[in-house]
Amino acid sequence: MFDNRSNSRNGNRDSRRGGDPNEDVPPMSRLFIICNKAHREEDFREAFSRFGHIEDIWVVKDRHTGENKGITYIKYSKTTEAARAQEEMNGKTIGSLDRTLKVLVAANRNQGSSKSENEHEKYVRLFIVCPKTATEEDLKDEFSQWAPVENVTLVRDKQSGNSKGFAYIRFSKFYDAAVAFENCPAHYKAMFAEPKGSTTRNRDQYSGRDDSIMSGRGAGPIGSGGFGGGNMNCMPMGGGANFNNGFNDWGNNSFNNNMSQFMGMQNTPVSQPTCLEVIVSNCVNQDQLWRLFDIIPGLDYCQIVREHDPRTNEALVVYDNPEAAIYAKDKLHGLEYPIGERLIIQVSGMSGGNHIDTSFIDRRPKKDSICNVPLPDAQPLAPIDAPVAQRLFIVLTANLPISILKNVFSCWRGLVDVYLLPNKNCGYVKYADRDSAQSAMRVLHGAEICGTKIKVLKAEERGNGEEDDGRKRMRRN
DNA sequence: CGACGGGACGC
DNA sequence: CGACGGGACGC
Repeated sequence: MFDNRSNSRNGNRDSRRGGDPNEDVPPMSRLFIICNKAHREEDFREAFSRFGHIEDIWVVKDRHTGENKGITYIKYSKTTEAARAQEEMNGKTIGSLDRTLKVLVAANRNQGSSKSENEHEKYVRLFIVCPKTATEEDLKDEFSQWAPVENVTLVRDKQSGNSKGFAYIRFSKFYDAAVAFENCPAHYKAMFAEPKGSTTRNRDQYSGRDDSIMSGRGAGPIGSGGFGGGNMNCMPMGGGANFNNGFNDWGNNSFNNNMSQFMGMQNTPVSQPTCLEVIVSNCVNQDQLWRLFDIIPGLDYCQIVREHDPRTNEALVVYDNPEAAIYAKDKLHGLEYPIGERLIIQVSGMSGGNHIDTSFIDRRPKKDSICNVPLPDAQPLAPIDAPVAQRLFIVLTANLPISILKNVFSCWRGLVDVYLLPNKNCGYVKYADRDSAQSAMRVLHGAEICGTKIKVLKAEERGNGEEDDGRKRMRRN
């Protein structure tokens, strides 16, 4: 009998690590009610259940005295239910008490009281992404099939006046916005827009292009779906909780002494990211593995990419220079981590002839450790908004960090962007220079990058589903 | 076979 | 008199 709370609307959050427990799901589904101290939970249940499924009613009481504070929260399963209740019950009285209720949408738990004048403004606008070709009229038409639209405002580039591919859809009522929010296709990524002047927007900071296309530094371990919650019971090292401390101790002995010698060599001009393939017990999660390899400076990525056998995983570890990668391999290969579970580490692409050599400088792998075919030197990138002359479609046989891909494709000049589609092993590469794109395609198609095969094809033109399917849609009034 | 991201409003 | 508890993962 539970409502499905994991509809497509929550897809974004689910795929991220640590969805904020303070956020109401779905958004705007919890009401904040200012009422009379004499109102009891039963009064609210009686008056509010007709609007939908109530998940929780909380009559706030003083922590110490237990006195009713005249505040109640009601959590509905759906935004539209909360919207109906808000519109219907605001200003009404319930039970035999004459105090009128003030019914507002509850702010998320972490942002405290807002008490803003323009409450209404928070309920009636959706912010969406849309094709850059869509006009205000198109969107008004489209969204009118779910609820009456007041107006649509495209976000436009200041100079060119072109659409930036975002829009605000304004409705006259919370309920209308809620209906559209729940019913519009997922590709609009609709969310309730923050009122214009508000600074409380706490979206992920979007920075267009990475600080550097070459670097994944700071990206941190990516949620490893399935490995994140790994328990430490199989870690006999200092008893679970001391897992990391155990390694710090280890690091403090001989490791750091050698490290200083290693650090002195870091000024070498060679700075190609270098990839290690690691076989690691599946009782080690990605975060633990990250911390281990992060002991050696220069770690860019550490990602569990696939199961190797039932007891082990294969991980990809990338340093921003070959020396660090070789050093990591020399120091950590064969290490029991945890005890009884040896790490197996090889430099990617060197599986053929990796004889141990005392001088790791001499077997510096350069680029062929990332890619099994020779790559040209890194080339200048095109500006992120440069016109795209050629788009490539890439298919991978497994996950690869995007920084690795960017690094590889930036070996041809005029790279504009590389991205992978969410939850898929394919994506697009954009070049401002057609010859570069074609050369990249010739060299890389069928190659292996960090042990992962890649196909590189010319991209088909974008699907044209956006403009002309409007006329097929049923309108409802 | 393997196909389309993104995110904020001129004052 | 307008802002945040309780309970607890689970086949």
